[in-house]
Amino acid sequence: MIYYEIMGITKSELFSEKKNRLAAMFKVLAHPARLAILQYIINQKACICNDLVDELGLAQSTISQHLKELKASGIIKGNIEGKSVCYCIDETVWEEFSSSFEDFFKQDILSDKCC
Amino acid sequence: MIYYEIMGITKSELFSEKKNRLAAMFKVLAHPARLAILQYIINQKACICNDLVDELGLAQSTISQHLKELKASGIIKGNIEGKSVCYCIDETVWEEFSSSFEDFFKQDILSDKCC
DNA sequence: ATTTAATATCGTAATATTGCGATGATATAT
DNA sequence: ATATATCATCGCAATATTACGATATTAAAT
Repeated sequence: MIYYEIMGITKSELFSEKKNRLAAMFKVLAHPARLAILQYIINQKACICNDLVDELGLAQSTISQHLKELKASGIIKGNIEGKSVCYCIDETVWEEFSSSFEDFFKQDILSDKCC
Repeated sequence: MIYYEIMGITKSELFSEKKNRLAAMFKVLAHPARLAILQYIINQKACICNDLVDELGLAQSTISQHLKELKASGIIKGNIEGKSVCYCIDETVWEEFSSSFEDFFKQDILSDKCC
């Protein structure tokens, strides 16, 4: 008896809530387009939106999808301004990401027993 | 005339080499199993390997696959010790990851024009 | 009221990822 | 020499991700 319905999905129930959340944060940033979007928003300070399509060379629907994912994570927020939407970094969430990653990497690595 | 062969693949040629590399680093850590593997290696100091199967509750082949991905990124290295393989953190690469993420997050976020 | 501009959503296609069992390779133990 | 233990690889199944065009949706402009 083989259970195939398990395949393909991450078995999140095996891992701590903390690790699942941290992995999800890494995942949001694990695509160059999303990094480029964040970088553009940071550089421009003002939160222009449709410019990203010209800037990155991806289709409008693709950019919109990436923006949705970034927004779902909380790292950016969008304000409706007339017929356009102005996106900007959510500084609180940005700092949360930053310190979560920092906490992970500040652990002492002492691995000399075999390598 | 529609070109479908483009679909599904990340268009890395649109982005800077730096962003592609940074995204790839985030991607390595974007799975709870790989975070758990790293955590276990760090906690145990000594670099045991097959224990991960018991520890995480994933199949041996699945663990092996995650280890391969971690190793390919350079963040861990493996030493053959008899019939087992001892994995440990590569401290240099670990620091590279750490400082790359730190550099990204130390940017000034000044977004008040609209949000 | 109709057009235009900006964005979101839907449907679809293709690749990527995750996971497992089975099998293969290699080194120690018997 | 054979068995056992450890790990890697292969093949497959299922879901996830990435990308696009087409089509809403909404608000401003004419």
